[in-house]
Amino acid sequence: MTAPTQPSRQAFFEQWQDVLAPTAVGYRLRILSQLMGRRFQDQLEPFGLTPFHWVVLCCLWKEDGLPTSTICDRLQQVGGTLTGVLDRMEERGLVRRERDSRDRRVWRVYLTPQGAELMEVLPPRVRAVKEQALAGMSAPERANLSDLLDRAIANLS
Amino acid sequence: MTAPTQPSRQAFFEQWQDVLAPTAVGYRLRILSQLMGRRFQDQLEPFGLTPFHWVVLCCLWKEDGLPTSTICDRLQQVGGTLTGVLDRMEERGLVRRERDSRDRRVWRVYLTPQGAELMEVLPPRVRAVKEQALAGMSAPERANLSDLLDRAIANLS
DNA sequence: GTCTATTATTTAGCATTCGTAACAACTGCT
DNA sequence: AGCAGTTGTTACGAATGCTAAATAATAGAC
Repeated sequence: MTAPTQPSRQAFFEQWQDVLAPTAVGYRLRILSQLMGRRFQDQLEPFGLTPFHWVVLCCLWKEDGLPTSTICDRLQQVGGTLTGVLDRMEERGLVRRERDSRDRRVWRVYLTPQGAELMEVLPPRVRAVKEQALAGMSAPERANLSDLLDRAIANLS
Repeated sequence: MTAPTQPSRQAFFEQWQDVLAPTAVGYRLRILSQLMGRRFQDQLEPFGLTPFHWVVLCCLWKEDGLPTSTICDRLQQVGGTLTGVLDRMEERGLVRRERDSRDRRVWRVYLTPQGAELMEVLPPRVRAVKEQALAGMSAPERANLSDLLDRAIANLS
């Protein structure tokens, strides 16, 4: 009941602020992803790796010999995409694919010595990026962030 | 001093857990981005839009006639990338570019009526995705998440 | 045992994103 | 006018990311 002429635009924006404004979660998530991705890239690029390669390596360091489909699940990726990434990693000699002897439909992915070797140099670099991103956050705050991200992921899975 | 033979691998993993494990922040951020991106895509695809288009529209809804460079800053994008996106949006009749009369180097981007029209149908759809992602989180928790993301962005900017 | 349906993965093709480097247009200063 | 710096585009290459179709192998029904 204040300004009758041109209030609609402003009012509208406020009504949908939670999705329209630069403060919207999706918006920030996007920007943070972009920023972190670029930092990771800077760290990984000297080794000819992309962030995608990094997370695949993480999966395999934790548990070697995973089937392609499991990696897809863990990274929320579609098969076709992962095939391409694994191809490039295989070309670079970081992983090798081997048929499962029990169920010969599945291909298991193993780290090569060359891939395992990266474990010696990459983690410190990645931690540096992480530390920069989380600088100034207390341990409880970090735990909190992790928990909230986790719940969001669970909500969408 | 416990198991001398094969402890190194396990010990190593624990030492670098904060960056290697699926609980690592970068890892989760990546997955959540992926998941939300896909949901957004599902919502936007009927209109021939990508999430990228959406955030550009958000910028312009908030403040029409921004210079290209400002949009780049806000979205943490590089000029070359944005040009391509704006080209496609222009082709689809959502925006138009116009030279700034003062400084004729800068191109200002304006919403077309057709672009503004989308404001009527898109926000509810986007909110639905957001609500699904944040389901089960209280208002303080949401504020917390937003704040933490914001601080991380600031750390990397 | 053969047939059929299902599962795992790859292939092929397409659009988008993302970055770099070179270029053109324009400004403001001298 | 001439020059350095800024804005934006172009051109190129590589990587993501999806879909749909093809291939290979298994499992279950009969």
